[in-house]
Amino acid sequence: MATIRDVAKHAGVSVATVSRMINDTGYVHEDTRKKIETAIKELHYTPNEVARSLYKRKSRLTGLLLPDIANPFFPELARGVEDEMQRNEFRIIFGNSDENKAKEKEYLQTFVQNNVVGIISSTNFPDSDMYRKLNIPVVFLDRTADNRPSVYSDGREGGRMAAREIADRGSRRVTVMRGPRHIRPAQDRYEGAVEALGERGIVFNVIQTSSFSFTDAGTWARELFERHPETDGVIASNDIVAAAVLHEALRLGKKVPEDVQIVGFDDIPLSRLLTPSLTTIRQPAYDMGKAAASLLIRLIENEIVDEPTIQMPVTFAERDTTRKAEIEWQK
Amino acid sequence: MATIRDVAKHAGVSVATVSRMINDTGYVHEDTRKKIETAIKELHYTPNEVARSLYKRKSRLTGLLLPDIANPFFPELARGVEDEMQRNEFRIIFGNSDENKAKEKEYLQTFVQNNVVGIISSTNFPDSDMYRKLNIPVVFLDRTADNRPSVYSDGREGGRMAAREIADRGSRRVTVMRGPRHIRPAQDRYEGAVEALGERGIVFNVIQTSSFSFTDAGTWARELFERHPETDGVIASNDIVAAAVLHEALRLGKKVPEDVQIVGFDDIPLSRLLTPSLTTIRQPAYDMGKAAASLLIRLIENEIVDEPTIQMPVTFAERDTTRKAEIEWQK
DNA sequence: TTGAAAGCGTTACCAA
DNA sequence: TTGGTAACGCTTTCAA
Repeated sequence: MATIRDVAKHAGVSVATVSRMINDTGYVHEDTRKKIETAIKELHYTPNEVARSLYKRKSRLTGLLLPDIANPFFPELARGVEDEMQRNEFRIIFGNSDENKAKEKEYLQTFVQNNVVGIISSTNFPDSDMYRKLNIPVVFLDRTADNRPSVYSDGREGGRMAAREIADRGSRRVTVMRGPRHIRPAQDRYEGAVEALGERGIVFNVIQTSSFSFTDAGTWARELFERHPETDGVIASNDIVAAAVLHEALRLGKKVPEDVQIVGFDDIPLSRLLTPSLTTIRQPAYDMGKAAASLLIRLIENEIVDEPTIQMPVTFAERDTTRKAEIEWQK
Repeated sequence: MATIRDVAKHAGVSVATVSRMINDTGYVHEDTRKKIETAIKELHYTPNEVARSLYKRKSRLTGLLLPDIANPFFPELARGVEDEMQRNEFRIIFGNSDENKAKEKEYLQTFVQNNVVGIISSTNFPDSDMYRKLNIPVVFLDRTADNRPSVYSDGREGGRMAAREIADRGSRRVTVMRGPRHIRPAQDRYEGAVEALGERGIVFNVIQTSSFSFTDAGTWARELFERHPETDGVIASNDIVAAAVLHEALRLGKKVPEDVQIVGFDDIPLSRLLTPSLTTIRQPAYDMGKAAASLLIRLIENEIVDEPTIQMPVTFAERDTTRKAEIEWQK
């Protein structure tokens, strides 16, 4: 690889001049500029980012920490982040945390060791020291804490919405699939659902699930209908679980939505391809990722952001695992 | 951030000694070792990877370039790669290429500028200069070229397999969804399917698709049944398209697999959650990612690899969008 | 067993 | 308008 010295020599100038020209900082004569340009072309020179980073103590790298890219909710998020970063010429060091604190810590450490200028993280430990001690901007994504920079959606309202809609459509023996206890958004949804169900005096059962994995989802779906065969409405903790529940209901010969209604959460791309297509509470994953990146960049560039926490709207994506709302007829 | 000088001062030794101790290269007395350890603890010192990378002209970073992480086939691949890298203490700079040469080039350039030690790429341009000129190891993933390091599966055999199985199960008016022309594996599948169909003298129609996107998939599914309503067997270019076809077939009131059989490709996790669950040609995505990372690491560490191209097996994942094989009764 | 110093490829200050 | 040079934080050589 050619270095700045090579370019300087080739152009018959000093490295200082080449640097000035590359970074457009300070004077450089038109003629010298030409010569340097030629030299750069001929030598295929591109600046060594590592050397730059060392001197300036900052890079064009950012860190992105997600629980598990294999969970279909996260690729959309990641894509939003990447698109925005790429547009602004930032690069991403990516890691999966598996919601594991030690792994997370390890990644944060190497992010710092590599001089990243900012971090986006979907962490369950936003209040831990490992984040507090960082002296670079951090944006929490699909998570939030106090007044710290974050992009998330209102899980509680989402849960309420799911319960409300399924109740309005006539389910009276609801089962709520409660997501992993240590995952904040999952709890928010659960609490919201419980709250709205309670307000309506609707009895409900709870199936506790401990992960969002595909393989486990089927197990819980089976457990659901074994333990609560009378269920006529399911509020799932996310679309994967909902898909598993739908699959199991159909396997048992139940009619969806006539016998059982199902509401998912997230609106992953495949939800609309299920048959019947899945009614769900939508989070705008791509936009959330994009917003997080955009916010981080503003932070990195020291722009003033008056509102560091961005709450994105959840919306009811009405499809075919729910019946038409009875309530609507009364309007 | 504490530097090695701070540690040295704090421990009353020279930076050279600290360095020797950290890297376990050369002598350091037990007593000094103790002192240094204490200093490191107290100052929370971790070595600056950027400085290391600059001096050694190599880092612990690798580059990973995928077409689109939002396509459900790739998260599994990525996870395989990440797990193996993480286990070996390598980090990943990640980018989406969108099968776009310019974008790809840009990423490769920044990979190099950041001193990555190796690259994993699912490229459509393995033979282009941008790869040839690289002087760090590259592993092609889900792609291959000549005898160059790569991990892929036999798309052609996969296509043949899909055709064979669907034919054995009685489809006689097959429609093949032909994936994007510029994507090699998609073409291989197509050609394999055409070949096997031809051998059996089965007539077939072709629907040309130009992307693997969710939004387009529905369009092609509709086109399929409008143009070829007599179709009794569909070989899809991947599971997304297959899911869309299944959805559309059901919407049209067709019975699957009685009226139409459908075979997908990839075996993305959601395939088994469809109803009926999707019969597909499975690629072991996670293992492919893992194998690619493992191969790249061996290359980085200059181990001798006698067989740089690794072909992973495709397998027939028989599920419920196909009928039971007639052929089996004859055994 | 230890330390001084050169060097990795840049940038930025200051003098010319 | 240009160039010499120190500095960024580390590793490695060589001499002590």
